Amino acid sequence: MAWPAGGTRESSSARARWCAPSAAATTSCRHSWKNWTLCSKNAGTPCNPVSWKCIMKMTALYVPTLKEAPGDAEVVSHKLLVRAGFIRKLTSGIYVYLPMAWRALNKISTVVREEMTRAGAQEILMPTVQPGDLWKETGRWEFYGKELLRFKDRHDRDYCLGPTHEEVVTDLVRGEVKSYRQLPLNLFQIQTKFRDEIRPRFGLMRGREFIMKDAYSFDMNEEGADKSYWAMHGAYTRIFSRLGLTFRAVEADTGSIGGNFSHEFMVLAETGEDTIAFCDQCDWAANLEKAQVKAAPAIPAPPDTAPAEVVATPGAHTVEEVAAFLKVSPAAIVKTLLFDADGEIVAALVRGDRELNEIKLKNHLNVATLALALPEVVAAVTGAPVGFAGPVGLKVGRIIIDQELQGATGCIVGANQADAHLLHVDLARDLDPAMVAHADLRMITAEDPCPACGGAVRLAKGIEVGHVFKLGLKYSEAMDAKFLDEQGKERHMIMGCYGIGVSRILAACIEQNHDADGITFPPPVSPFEVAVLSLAGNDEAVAAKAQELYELLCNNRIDALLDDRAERPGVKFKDADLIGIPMQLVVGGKALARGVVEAKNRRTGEKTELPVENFLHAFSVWRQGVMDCWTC
RNA sequence: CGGAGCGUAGCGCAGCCUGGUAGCGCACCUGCCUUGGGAGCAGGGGGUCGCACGUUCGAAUCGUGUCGCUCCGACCA
Repeated sequence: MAWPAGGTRESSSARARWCAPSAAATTSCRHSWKNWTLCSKNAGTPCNPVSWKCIMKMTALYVPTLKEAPGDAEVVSHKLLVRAGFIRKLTSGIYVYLPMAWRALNKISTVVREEMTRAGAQEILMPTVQPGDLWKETGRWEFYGKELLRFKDRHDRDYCLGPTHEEVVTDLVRGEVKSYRQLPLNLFQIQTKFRDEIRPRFGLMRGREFIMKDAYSFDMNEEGADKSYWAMHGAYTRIFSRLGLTFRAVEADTGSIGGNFSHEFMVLAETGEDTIAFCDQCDWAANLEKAQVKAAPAIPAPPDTAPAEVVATPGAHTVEEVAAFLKVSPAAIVKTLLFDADGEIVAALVRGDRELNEIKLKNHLNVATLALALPEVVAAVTGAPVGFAGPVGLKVGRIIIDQELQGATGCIVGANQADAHLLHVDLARDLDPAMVAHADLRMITAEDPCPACGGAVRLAKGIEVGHVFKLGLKYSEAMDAKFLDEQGKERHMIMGCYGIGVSRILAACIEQNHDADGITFPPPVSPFEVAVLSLAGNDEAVAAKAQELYELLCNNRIDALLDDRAERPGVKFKDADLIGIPMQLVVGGKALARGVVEAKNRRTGEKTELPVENFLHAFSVWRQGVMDCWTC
């Protein structure tokens, strides 16, 4: 733990706290964090160093801004976070949060806390280091994969760094909660998580160590669990709205967390790693990997009754090559993809111009692992090199066909021999019905109708910042978390889990709010509300006025930062724009001579003059205007 | 884990091919000057060239190994 400079560490017996200067002192002292004193007369009164009294000056703050971005930064948020002096990389996927970032993260956490509490959740803090035994109970010690960083202590016992806390929280609750009277219960924490990502990237967007808010609900019945779920869904909607983010809640796959119902909260941004599909007309929205495709009505095309026929297609491996060679549209071709599903080789068929959705196939097959079959396996089951697989005569046990191809005739498929395809294939006629199944297997496209209302589907990129899951009994059964109901009957608790990527929100917020000059923070996320730029030069009077206005703001609980550096104006303007504080007050000699200071809205670039006389009133009117530009 | 690339001053990079004891821009320090959009001049500090071994009279430069980082892919709340 680092302590502010300029004082000594308290002794454990003196119950004093670190304090900002008292109200009386604010007019005379230097207001730097270096001047905090050990305040013993406030013993017992918590004095938070990041409260409004925390006086912030650029000369004292550690904000190492850079003119150039580091070479390894790919996305804007990463570049700007480094350039604006918010973060520094320690090692791959692991970052130090400097004062600016930490302040912004605390602002985010505050909003998260308030809304979680409003929704009835209670804050706790669980350990980062977790015993392996708990993970063995749920089977995830084996199942979770290499993302789970495992290690041993000096006694050779298994431990891991927590990537999530279902095991710990369930262990906690099963030991204490015994009666339905103690339910429902919702516990949350804001804490550092570690996931040993295969390939960390994009700065804070996909780090290995990151800050996450995770909450876990325990209910006595389905009805209660649903209530808990939707309470969290509502809280999340409030949180992301308050933070000024443009987002959508989408239906999502449950992934390795398991369970049966889930929504993701996606911040809309070009650099998002996920694609979401949503409807123009209704409120349907889903992650692309989850978005179901509405079964289309049967196509009234005349059936092709010609027998299947082999045609030579030398060197044509891909759908495009075959289509070009045979002079047909890719839609006339049927793609045969071979997968290794928990060791069983299965074939999946989709139209040539479609993209298979592996998540759908995996869920349909209900298997733990699914991967494209290796070339040698393909050769073994087809008798041909990769590129010529077809369903007819294939040596596999199961063929899953996309619903769109049900009853299709006149298909072009691979012939299971090198450089050849089959024409006039009738999937119903030419395949053994015993091994065929139909399912929704393909990705939805912008041409498909909305599965809910039939409206138009739109696709967009998103960054996942929140995820709510209904877990059901998965963990409570595995770990035997039981309670006695009204009838005195033992039952397992019904759980839900709810995550928010706090540090990822900071990155996502910047992806969504930046311009050529730097970050344009929404006020609720910004490390400071107002930047006061003192363009004093050698003019003591200007410096004094800047200081005065700045103190006035601080004393009125407005989070202000004073740029009191002996820098030229240009440097201060550039840094202020880069850091992205939503409101800038420019205190300069010429304007001051006319009795005004300049106010700039960082987001719109709009400049206004505010009178120094009765400043606070003019400022609050202007401030409201800046706030309003974020709500429209 | 497969493919590719990069490690030279705090940051961004050149030098490497063709071996001869390290340089540029930004940042930093001192002085002068300047003060409304990353000023100018002068002077200055800072690098065992990722690490190890090898080749050589001599290695940032060539070879081998190793560690770290990045990108593409596979993977992933």
